[in-house]
Amino acid sequence: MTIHEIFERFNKKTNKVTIYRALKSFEQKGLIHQVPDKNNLKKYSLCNLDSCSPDSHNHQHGHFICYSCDQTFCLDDSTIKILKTSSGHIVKNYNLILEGYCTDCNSSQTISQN
Amino acid sequence: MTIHEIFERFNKKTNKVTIYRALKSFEQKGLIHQVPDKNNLKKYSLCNLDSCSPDSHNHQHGHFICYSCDQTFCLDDSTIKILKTSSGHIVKNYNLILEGYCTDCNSSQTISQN
DNA sequence: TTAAAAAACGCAACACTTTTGCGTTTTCTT
DNA sequence: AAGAAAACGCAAAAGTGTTGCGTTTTTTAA
Repeated sequence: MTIHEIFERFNKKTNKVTIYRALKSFEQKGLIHQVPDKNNLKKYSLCNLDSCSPDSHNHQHGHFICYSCDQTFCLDDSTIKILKTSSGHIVKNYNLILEGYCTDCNSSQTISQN
Repeated sequence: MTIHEIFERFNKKTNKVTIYRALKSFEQKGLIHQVPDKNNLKKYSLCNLDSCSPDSHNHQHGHFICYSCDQTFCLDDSTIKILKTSSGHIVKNYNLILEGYCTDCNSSQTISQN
């Protein structure tokens, strides 16, 4: 979720600063992490508590962002095969964003084209 | 590269607005594309001219960012196996960022720990 | 070569997201 | 109920990126 979405959920009654501070403290405690967004906004996502800690955050899955409706979908771990670098770098974490058209938008687009 | 890095290469003698505008026009002409950065900065990368056009940009490879020296490395296409979504979404493009310790930083870290 | 048109430039100001300072309010503790 | 600690909200600031506008530079064409 973006800050904006969270703010909306609070019916705009809670100050954004308060939300930012809450998110920051959640992150420091290993509960949520940041996911970069193609519009250079920060998005926040619940951590998998088995793999995240205050010290290190590991996304366990990629995300799919729809060009059309702009929604973000979490991808199943099994949908991606990550990945050894043959480059000698040591991979601690990864961040994968797929872009395209989601199931809904694609089908409605097909219909409207006919 | 980030705007900041580009600005440095110009010895800070060129106005950032000019650089932003040049980048924007390069992007519109299908020469470079944006790569989201974990700090929510825009990074710019040369396009593969075979796969990018003014209309659609496709990254052909992932990137590795070092926790320690903050450098970004381009990853060979062969180092990653992307990836079918079983979710029914149609993937047009992807963006992959690996994080960890690069070869150099890892070896120097190992040495200093001994 | 020079004058008009087009393109590139730089400054200032703006929009937007995120952060910080600070005083106030709320909650907790005893 | 009183003092300490935590949470809160407002205002302002920092940082990135964009837009407006007048000026300078480059291009074009007579």
